[in-house]
Amino acid sequence: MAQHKSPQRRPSIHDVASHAGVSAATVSKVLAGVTTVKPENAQRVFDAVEHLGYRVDPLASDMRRAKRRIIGAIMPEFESEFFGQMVTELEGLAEQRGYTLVAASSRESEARETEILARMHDWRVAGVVLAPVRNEHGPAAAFMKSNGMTGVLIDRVLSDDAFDTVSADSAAASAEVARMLVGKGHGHILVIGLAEQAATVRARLEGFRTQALALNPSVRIDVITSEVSVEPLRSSLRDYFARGERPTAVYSLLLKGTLVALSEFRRRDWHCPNDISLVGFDDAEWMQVTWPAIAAVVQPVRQIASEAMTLLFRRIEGAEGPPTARLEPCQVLMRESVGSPGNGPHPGGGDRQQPPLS
Amino acid sequence: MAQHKSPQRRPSIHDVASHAGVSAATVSKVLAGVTTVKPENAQRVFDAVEHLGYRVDPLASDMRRAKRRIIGAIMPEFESEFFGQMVTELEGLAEQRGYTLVAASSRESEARETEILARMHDWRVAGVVLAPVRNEHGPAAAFMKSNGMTGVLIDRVLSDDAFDTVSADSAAASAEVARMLVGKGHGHILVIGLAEQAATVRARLEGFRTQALALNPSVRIDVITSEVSVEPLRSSLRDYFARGERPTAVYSLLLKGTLVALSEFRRRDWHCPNDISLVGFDDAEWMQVTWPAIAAVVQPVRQIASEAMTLLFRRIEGAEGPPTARLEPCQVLMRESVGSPGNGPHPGGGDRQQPPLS
DNA sequence: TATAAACGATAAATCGATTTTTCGCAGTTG
DNA sequence: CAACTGCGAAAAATCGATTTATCGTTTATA
Repeated sequence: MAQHKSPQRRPSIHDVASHAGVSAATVSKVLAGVTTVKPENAQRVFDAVEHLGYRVDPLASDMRRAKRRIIGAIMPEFESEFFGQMVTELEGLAEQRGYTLVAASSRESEARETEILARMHDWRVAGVVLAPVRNEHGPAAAFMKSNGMTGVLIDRVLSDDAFDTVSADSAAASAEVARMLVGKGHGHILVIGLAEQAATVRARLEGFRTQALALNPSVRIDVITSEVSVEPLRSSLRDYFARGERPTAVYSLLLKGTLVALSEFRRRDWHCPNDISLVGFDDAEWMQVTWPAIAAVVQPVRQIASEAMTLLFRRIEGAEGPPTARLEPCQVLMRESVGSPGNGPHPGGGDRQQPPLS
Repeated sequence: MAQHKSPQRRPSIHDVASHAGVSAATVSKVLAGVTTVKPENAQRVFDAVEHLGYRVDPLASDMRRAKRRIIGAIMPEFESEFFGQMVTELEGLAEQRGYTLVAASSRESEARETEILARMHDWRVAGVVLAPVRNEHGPAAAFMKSNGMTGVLIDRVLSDDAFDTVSADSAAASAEVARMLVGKGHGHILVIGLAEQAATVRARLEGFRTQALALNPSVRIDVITSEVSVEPLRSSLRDYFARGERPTAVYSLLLKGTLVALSEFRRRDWHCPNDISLVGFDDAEWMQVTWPAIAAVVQPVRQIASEAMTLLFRRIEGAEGPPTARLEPCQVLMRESVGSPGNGPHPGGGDRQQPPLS
């Protein structure tokens, strides 16, 4: 391709047209792959495109469509591995289909969530992937509904009457965690979470409780939740331990909770798994290199992203029918932070990738 | 505002015009704040806007400008806290100025970097914040140059002859790390990094070496770098230790290296800081809750983002003059992973936020 | 041979805003 | 009273593509 170094104005379709000696409409048709063009003219167009280094202006191209080839993605935050990976996946999937992904962070605020959504509506995005701050019943989903927007809800949702939803099957994963903890003999387990993520937390909690009680009806399950942020959770946890409560294991329903639990453990000089066991919902890279490695529930990011995009584009292409609610299976990585109560570290040894040195 | 529930077509400027009994040009002028409009007509326009729930279509609005009110941001990845925070900051700053941020991940690939850049050029973005995969001399910066794009380079850069650059003053931070390690008596220090981030790594290395040798000319500094990815680094590190090398401290020039170092330590059952000390460039939330807490260099994300955006918009508004190269100061958080060689854990206790329980 | 159908391509309308040009009317000036 | 100046607003051009309507040619059909 001839790199024309004209930093000034990029060639438009009219430049290509005049260079090829045809009309702009013909150029448009050639590039759109319409076959009712004489091969000779098509070739002239291709040559001109090549020679001028012409590229379609996506903005102008989208002008006449009601739905622009833009997908909006709204995440509660960008700082965690989970949402970071999610955005990366979504971006790739949008790109594959010739769409541009515009990602925005709601910063855990429902007000901001709605503002961003309004701005995306201004852009007339074809669809939105929304990971709501709280759940599917917030103002953001309502805004989408009342404005006839196309979208998919992910992560902190279970099901909705207007939008397709995709999330991790955290109830099943929690049941699996229960199986492992109770199986190791834990009889007093503390579960911590955020109450505002109502449905999700309830699902995780119920999945856990049901399974735990099924295996051992006398197991004691304490629950500590805070409403909005994690800081209240920290002080509740501190109070709880200060009261003398001494569960043998903690299951955190969210990543920040895992961090809070760890920092409270270290404050009291409790070590995992000798003093207490810990499992966290949501995995992170560092969890397998620390001492001990932290057991975690791994969410299927790729599957969630892929399924969400598939459903979204189906709707964009006009698919009717009742919304679906997908649950993607998680994986539970049992690592060294979990042992049997009263014992030393369990021998199993987590997921160390290499055998010990000879 | 009257929420008009017409999910079909949004009102255009012409709808507002006819509703207010004026021309579209007048509406545009009123909304742009032009004062040569009779107050009475302006009021009618405002009323119509309110009544119809009209909002300007940013896409159509941008059609005629050579530079659209869009800022592109290209990051090597979205998974780390650093780039996650960076995108969040950049998004907020762009938004403040009425611009839309379109972020994309180059996934540590220079080829993808250039492709993304070409796509952003198609969108005629007003400017680009590029965090290059390697450094300022890659094909992406060259593409921007040859196409007359406006942009700022951040993070893995030092200075450029065409673009403003903003990065953390990692040389100064590394000198600070050297001061702390040598000050604690470390005489054999291993530095690990990625060679492809040439200039940055060299700066960090030189900053460290110079300061360390100044304080103790007999200090031994080993360096292990791998070219592109971190996996070769892992095996080099393994070989190094297998050869019997036993530095008293490791300084990792990048986050992934810190993780690699930790996992190699745990493979050999070495504990920080008793068996070896560790400092990492780049901080992460988990580093202060692990046992031990990991010492780290904190990069000034907000300052870098803010300075980059300031410089970028200055250029967008037409500022001429030679490019500037900013270095923003870092903060070094000395935590428990650093002790004195041969000693037990040092008493200082890292940055524990709360005093121990009474 | 005259008309119709098919084909290929151009002209023109369109999307929704902004910007430039033109126009009408009122008030001044010579 | 004609010409001029201003002001406010409408009309028209523009941005760059797509889509619809239109218009010649050429070939097929009656």
